[in-house]
Amino acid sequence: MADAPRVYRQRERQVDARAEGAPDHLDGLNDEQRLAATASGAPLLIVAGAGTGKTRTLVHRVAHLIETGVRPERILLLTYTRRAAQEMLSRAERLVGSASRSVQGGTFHATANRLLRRFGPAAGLPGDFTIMDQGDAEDLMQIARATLGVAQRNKRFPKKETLQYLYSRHVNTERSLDALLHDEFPAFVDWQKDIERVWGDYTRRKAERNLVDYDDLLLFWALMLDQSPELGARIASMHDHVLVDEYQDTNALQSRILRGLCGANGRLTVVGDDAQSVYSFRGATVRNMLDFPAQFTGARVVTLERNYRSTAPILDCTNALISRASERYSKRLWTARTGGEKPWLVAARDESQQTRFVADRILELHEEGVPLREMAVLFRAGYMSADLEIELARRKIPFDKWGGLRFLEAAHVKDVLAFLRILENPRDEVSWYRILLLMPGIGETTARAAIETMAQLAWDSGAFGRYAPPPRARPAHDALVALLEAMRNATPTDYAQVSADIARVRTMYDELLRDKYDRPEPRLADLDQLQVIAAGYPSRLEFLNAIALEPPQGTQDLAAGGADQEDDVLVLSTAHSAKGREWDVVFVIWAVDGFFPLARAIGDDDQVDEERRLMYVAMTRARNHLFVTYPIHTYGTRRGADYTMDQLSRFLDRGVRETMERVALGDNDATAPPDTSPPAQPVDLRALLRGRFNA
DNA sequence: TTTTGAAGTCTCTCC
DNA sequence: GACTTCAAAA
Repeated sequence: MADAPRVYRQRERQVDARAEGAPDHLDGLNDEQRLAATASGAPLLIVAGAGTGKTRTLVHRVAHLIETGVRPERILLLTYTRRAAQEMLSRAERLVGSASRSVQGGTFHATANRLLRRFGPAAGLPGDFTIMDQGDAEDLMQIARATLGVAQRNKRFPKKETLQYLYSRHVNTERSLDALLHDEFPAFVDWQKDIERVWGDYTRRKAERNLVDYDDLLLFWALMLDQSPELGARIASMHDHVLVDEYQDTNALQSRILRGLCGANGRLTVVGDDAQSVYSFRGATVRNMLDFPAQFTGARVVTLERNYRSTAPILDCTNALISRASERYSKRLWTARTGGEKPWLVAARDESQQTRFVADRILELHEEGVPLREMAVLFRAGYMSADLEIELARRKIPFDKWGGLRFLEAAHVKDVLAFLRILENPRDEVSWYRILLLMPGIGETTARAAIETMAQLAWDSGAFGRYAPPPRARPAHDALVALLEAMRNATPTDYAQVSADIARVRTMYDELLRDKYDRPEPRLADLDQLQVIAAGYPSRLEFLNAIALEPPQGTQDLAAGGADQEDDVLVLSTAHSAKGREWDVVFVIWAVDGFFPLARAIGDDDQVDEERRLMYVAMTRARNHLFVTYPIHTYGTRRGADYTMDQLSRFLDRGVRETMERVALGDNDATAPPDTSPPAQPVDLRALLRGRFNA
């Protein structure tokens, strides 16, 4: 408490030095924002429409709390990405100085990780656990599934992905397996008992192998809070204020954590927009927002409706789009930014014309002075930008693709990480299994036998060396033992140790890659990149944690090793990853039924609604120019087309189209119909081939 | 028991 | 068009 006033005075001096009539930090906020930033005491829900200065308000609230004497380290700021937390804290720093640096911030999962490392040992969870990502969890689920033999008995038993999905849903939504099966997988209701047995085995294996999955991070946090009065009280007492961003995308479990953390009438601030709820596949529910006043007694609700981001024509369009949704906290966004052109609705003949339009327009706007980094191309799913990426590369337009965790999900990257993980946690069965299967001469049976032996030897670090492999696996076994031995003996204090670890793994692994692929180069390049990233971390454990919890958002982040890049680079992004960002110019491509909304969502009203909100998120990212494009013909090149009649997205109905400028791209660059008349000088193709191969 | 090749499946969003 | 699963060969 003692240093808070000092912070305040420090800021005053800074401000005084800068200019006379220095603005109070609340200046520049409108009435609602100011109310939200300064409200005290009771739980607070800020309903903030797109572009209404949500981040700004939250930043000012943090600043206000600090200025009114709250110690920064006693403020917890939960955001959706690490990037969002960093951005907010650096903005807060500009308002109240460096004190804000000690505000605790991060994602729910990263915060859970911090707490578990610290308090886990007091709750029966060793502090050196390994975090599994979703793919690892699926692999372990597969091991459990195979071990129990349920898959053989039941021909149509859920696959590992489904088992993992159901488990995750069960944990995050707090709904029973029975209910989930009835709602989403009626075909599997009869297997409920077997699914529970697989889950049981999965849970046992995680405990034995010191593994923790994403869902456990949250679940353990919640359990510490409400199953252990003493521990719960200690954790809850660490913070005086908790602020949560993107509240519409939190789930039932996260809500329970917040109740445990703040109590029913605690100092909790949440910000969200029900119209932008797009993570129901992760168990998120707008119920958290709708029920907030009921769950937190005496809660105040402040609504922000003035949009500062977009021009009036863009806002008219997005307002029309979202008005079709069954929104619960109704709000009418308005703006003073009159003028500007209507959003374009661009009909292209096919994908390549759509691509050319986007690339052309980007170059034109760039010519006119819009930096590339102020433009973004958004789409429903990662693969939809493939054609555009090729074209951009051809035209030498630099871009940075966000979204999708492709890099870390790539098999070769996971393989290399598995080596680091078994060094960190010798009991990591998932990683052992993965590594063993890579080795020539070792298949499923041998891998299992080796793991079984190691388990019997209590996972001693030399246990693998004492396993006696069948003759055909001898060379591989020897090589692996030697490699692990060498890595264990490496001085752990080496600078760039993690990077060196990877280099050692590669002395063996690169060969395997070369054997497996005809073109190993791109994969080898990925591993080079992994080494560069790893060099930025002081230890294996921190590197592995960071990789699991804070995956780099785009390729640019990777290349820069986490540092900020000043390069002027265009952004390509999934609509999901674009959440919370804004650009001068935004292109939304593939506005076609079957693509946006995705075909698989069609037929389920709730899912279609979510797709609509997702398109709303995409379109509301635009400040000055918005282009929505759709190819008229998709030529069935993609499966989505099977379910569609190549129609414009259903979300752009008449009312919405009226707010847009319709543009049909001319056929001037269309290829002429093929000339089918026979050539004057026929050629004998077969003869040419015979000649070439002496056949 | 492992490897290989062929048939078959399903395509997303992310911590 | 990539990845998994299944069946047969080594």
